[in-house]
Amino acid sequence: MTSSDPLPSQLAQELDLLHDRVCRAIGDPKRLMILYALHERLRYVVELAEELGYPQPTISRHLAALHNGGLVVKERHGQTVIYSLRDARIITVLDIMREMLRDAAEETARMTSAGADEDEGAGPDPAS
Amino acid sequence: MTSSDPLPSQLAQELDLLHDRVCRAIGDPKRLMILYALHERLRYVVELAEELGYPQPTISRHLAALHNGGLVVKERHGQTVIYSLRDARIITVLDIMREMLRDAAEETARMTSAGADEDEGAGPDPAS
DNA sequence: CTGGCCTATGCGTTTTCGCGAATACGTCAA
DNA sequence: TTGACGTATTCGCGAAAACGCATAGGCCAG
Repeated sequence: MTSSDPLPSQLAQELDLLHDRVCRAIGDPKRLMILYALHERLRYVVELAEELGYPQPTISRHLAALHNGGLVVKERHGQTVIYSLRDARIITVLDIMREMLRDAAEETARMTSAGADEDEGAGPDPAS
Repeated sequence: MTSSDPLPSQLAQELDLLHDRVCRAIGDPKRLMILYALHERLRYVVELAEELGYPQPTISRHLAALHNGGLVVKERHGQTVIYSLRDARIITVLDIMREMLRDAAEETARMTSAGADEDEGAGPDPAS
């Protein structure tokens, strides 16, 4: 913290970049699936396509998004292209979020069954 | 892990929810700024609006998105509404991502200056 | 009740994003 | 070179999301 202006524009810059790379990359359920699939082991495109049940061009596009975010590494092996996670911390991050989600759901459940005030109406449902 | 199908649909379900709540909530640079602002201290709407330099309705809408994702807590105090982080782990998560970004940029810089093969063309730029 | 402050919402517009289908590109075998 | 296979890209479309602006709703003082 340089602690001079209200909210440093340097932070804004970095968060813009963060959003553009990472946050946008994980902003799609199918891409989350791909990341977890790659966490098990490295894979090539058609493998992912079959396993997740989506057409190959779709998978390819999503992989491009992940690669552009620097979350994933390409490597040609003959005609196939092997993809793998560049940094396993992305899974750590997603797991923390999942935990947060579970905890929040639990808490909401407690408030709904027992007392009943919540913070203010809306908020997340336990599930859907 | 029910360990039966290739990629458990239970995971898919959970990741869908994760995306719908958290990932979508952090999918905008302004909202990232709001989260970090709330991490410093709790704030009310106009305060955020002035500090970040956006019109009040915009802030209100973004806060609604964050609240819907369960990342933020509302609390009325007279005419003003105080917002605060529900779970500081979201900042932990974002900080990890920022670190990943820095590390990746560093690595890319090394490959660009020294050798020069990268994984395959595209990938993230050191900055922009 | 009335006016003023703080917050939320509707509306119309513009941009972004993911998709399906078709196709181009790249690589290897023969 | 030709054909086959794996991967990437283009195009048109429809859905979702963010914005600016105006305005509605909530709450308190007088």
